[in-house]
Amino acid sequence: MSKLILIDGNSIANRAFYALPLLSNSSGLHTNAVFGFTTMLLKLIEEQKPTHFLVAFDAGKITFRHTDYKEYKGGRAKTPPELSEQFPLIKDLIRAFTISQFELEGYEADDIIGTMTRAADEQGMDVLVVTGDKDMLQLASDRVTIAITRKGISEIELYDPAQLKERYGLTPDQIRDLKGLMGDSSDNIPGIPGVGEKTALKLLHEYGSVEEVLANAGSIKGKMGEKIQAHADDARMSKELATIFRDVPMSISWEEQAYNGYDKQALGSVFRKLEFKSLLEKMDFSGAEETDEEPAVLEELNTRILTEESVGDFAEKLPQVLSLHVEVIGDNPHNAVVLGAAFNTEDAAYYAPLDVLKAEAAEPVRRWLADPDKPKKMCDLHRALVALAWEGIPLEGCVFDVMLATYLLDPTESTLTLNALASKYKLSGVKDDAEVFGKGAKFKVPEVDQVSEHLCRKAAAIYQIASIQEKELEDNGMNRLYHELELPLSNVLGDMEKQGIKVNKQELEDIGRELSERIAQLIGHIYEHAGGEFNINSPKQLGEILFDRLNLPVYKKTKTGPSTDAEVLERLRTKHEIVSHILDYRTLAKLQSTYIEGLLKEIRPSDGKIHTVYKQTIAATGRLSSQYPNLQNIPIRLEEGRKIRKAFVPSEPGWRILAADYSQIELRVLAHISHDERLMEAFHENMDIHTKTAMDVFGVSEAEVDKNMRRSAKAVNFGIVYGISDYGLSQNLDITRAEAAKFIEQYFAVFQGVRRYMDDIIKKAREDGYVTTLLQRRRYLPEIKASNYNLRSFAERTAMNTPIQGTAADIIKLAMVQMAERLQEEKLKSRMLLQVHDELVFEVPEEELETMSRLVPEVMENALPLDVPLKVDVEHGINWYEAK
DNA sequence: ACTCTCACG
DNA sequence: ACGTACGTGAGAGTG
Repeated sequence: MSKLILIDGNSIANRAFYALPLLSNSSGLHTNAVFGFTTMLLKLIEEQKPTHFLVAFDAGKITFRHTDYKEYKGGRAKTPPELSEQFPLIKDLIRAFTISQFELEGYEADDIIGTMTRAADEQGMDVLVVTGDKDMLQLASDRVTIAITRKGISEIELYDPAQLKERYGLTPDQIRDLKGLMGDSSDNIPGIPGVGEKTALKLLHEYGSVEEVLANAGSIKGKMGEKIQAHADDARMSKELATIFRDVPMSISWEEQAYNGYDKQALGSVFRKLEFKSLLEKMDFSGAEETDEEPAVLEELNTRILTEESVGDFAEKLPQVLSLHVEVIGDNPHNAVVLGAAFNTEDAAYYAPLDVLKAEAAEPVRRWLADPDKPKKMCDLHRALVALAWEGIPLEGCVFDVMLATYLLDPTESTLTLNALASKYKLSGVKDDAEVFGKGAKFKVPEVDQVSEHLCRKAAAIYQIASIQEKELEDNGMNRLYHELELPLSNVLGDMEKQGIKVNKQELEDIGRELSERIAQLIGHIYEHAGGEFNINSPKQLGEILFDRLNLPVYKKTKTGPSTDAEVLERLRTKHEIVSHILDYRTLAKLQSTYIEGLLKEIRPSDGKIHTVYKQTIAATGRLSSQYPNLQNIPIRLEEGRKIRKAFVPSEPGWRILAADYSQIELRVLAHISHDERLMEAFHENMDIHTKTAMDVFGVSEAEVDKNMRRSAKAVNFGIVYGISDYGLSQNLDITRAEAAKFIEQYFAVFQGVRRYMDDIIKKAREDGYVTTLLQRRRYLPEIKASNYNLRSFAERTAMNTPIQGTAADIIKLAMVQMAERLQEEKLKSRMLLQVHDELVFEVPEEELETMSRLVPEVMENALPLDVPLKVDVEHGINWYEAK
């Protein structure tokens, strides 16, 4: 017999919170509601033995009830922060119990439960609804029992229709009438003034329903009759409001709600985090702890070292490989050393040093590695991909990368090593790389048996970590983001990096020579004005010259002394002739050292190309980053620097560089997620967004927008994307804070949807503890509840910015995966080479220029359709500079 | 290893 | 009263 338990999460959390003293654990986290919730769940599981289980939560502050009655729940006190901070913990707890949970924007838990009970009733399931809210009694039926908490949560009172009749003399349906007459102060439902429970019951026993009471109001004597007549509409509306909506648009698959007991290990770790000591003792997690500390990885792992002789036989074991690890030594995978690969199977792990992997006898192993239909679980696919490619060993078919999964589960996690991961998941036995290899100058590869042991353990850990993370990703709703975006993208990035971009060495050297001459002249002038030689590159020495010797005013200080950054020097420009020379020197010295010398060092003599490394697991927002060298910050804003781009050329004669960039992608994303009317209109009509903003904020016509107004509007738009603050805007526009605040106020008065988004996202971050992008990428913001103003403000701006920047990142990543597919499908020779956050750079043969100029924008603009159009500008030329 | 500065989106 | 715009990487100087 199936038995479904449905819990009204918000109601039970509230009851628990007010019933128990305000407990907190050693890190100051309040835990009383979580504790109450836990005891409730344990009791239900033990006593009711449910086969199906679901906890429903309210979601979104506006429900359809507000559309009808905007004072709905108006009288309710705000949820205290001590309670709201516990909701994410409760959700974690439920996850550890492996109980399903559900919420839907715009609906309350009642409605979800009402919908579920109806479906369960039709299925012939027995249902127990657990809540503190008597409204829910209206759901009682032969199969549906309602459990109402009493005295907080320690006791429950069960109601089926018979008990309801016995205690109140009402049918379930009449509960709505009861509320209609007496109202409900906690939901701000008015009812009829002066009618309480007693009177309402008396009236219903006599007349049966609100409608009948109202129809007979004339025959009700005295003041009561008058009141009923005067508030007939209130009564009708109140009944309406008290009616639980039972048609929530949700698909119900009973499999999801099936309950097969809790995950003892996960529950134990949640209890430990919350410091529920009494429960830990009572429930005896020692068994679980033991498996925590003594995992399969440590239990004698059989390891074998493969040789040229034995690797042939190992080929038979390939179908049993559960996971593998490719060890790559060195930061930059393009000139790293592949040490070898470890293969983990159910009964043993095998290590193949690189030379064995490359031996003739290992041909079947290499075929397996290259086979997209042989699934592989790994750690840091991208690194292995690039390093193996240089060894001439293709790798395909990776279905799980624990490093990538760790990043998605928490993109701010900075220690992405298997050693750290293993201990995070309580798997001991994976040593730290530094322990095996040493670090820095002392780095040394030890004997092969030690290497084998270490790498085999890594491989074994990967399998176990992956099986936990698969579930975590699923729970976070990240399956598609992971399998259809990030994992395929790893392969695309690997291809781009291996391909590399051709750089004209001559061109860089020519620019470099010119720079050297000008720098030498500037140095001469600077020494002259300073009255002696010093190291201009040293902020300390420069400060001494400027502020001590030349007595210029100090406008800004750093931790260590007066600041000499460009902003300060700009303000000092008119005060002394030396300053503008220093500014010029800085600009040119930067170009020389970072871009001329820096890039020249990265050109590989073997192919004349630069191969950058895209990092997929660094940026907290979901963006990529680029290293060795960074090709995402090649100069463009100033003409002098922009010329560097002339050195980036196609790798084949007659080909062109084609660059396509999204126009205003972040503001378009903001328009989509905020649904702000004016912002959407601006993009639908393809207007210049900064001019349009100026028109709306200053209330002028297009012709009246002058340069300064547009500049201010542009700064406000940037501010909006970054998470606006009056201080930040005042700095940027060099105006007072009060003026900046006025600008922002004017902006929000017009772009009200944007204001609503900013308020809502901060609130959501506080409730959930994280924010998400359109594709469910997540970023946790624990500091959003900090009492320290700075920390909290920073978290709030991040909450505003991350969904915008992150969604833009989602979109271009999607476009890259789709673009790679299209290039392959349509057998184009063109190659994708670079990504610069909102721009993709290709090299294209002459005959494909027309096709690509059409295809690239088409794919980019439609990668993820939004409620506003995306716009892409595309250009091409003989080098990157000319593709503008 | 850390700080300052500056290049990009 | 507080004190910052969001996200990165690299080079040079200093400790």
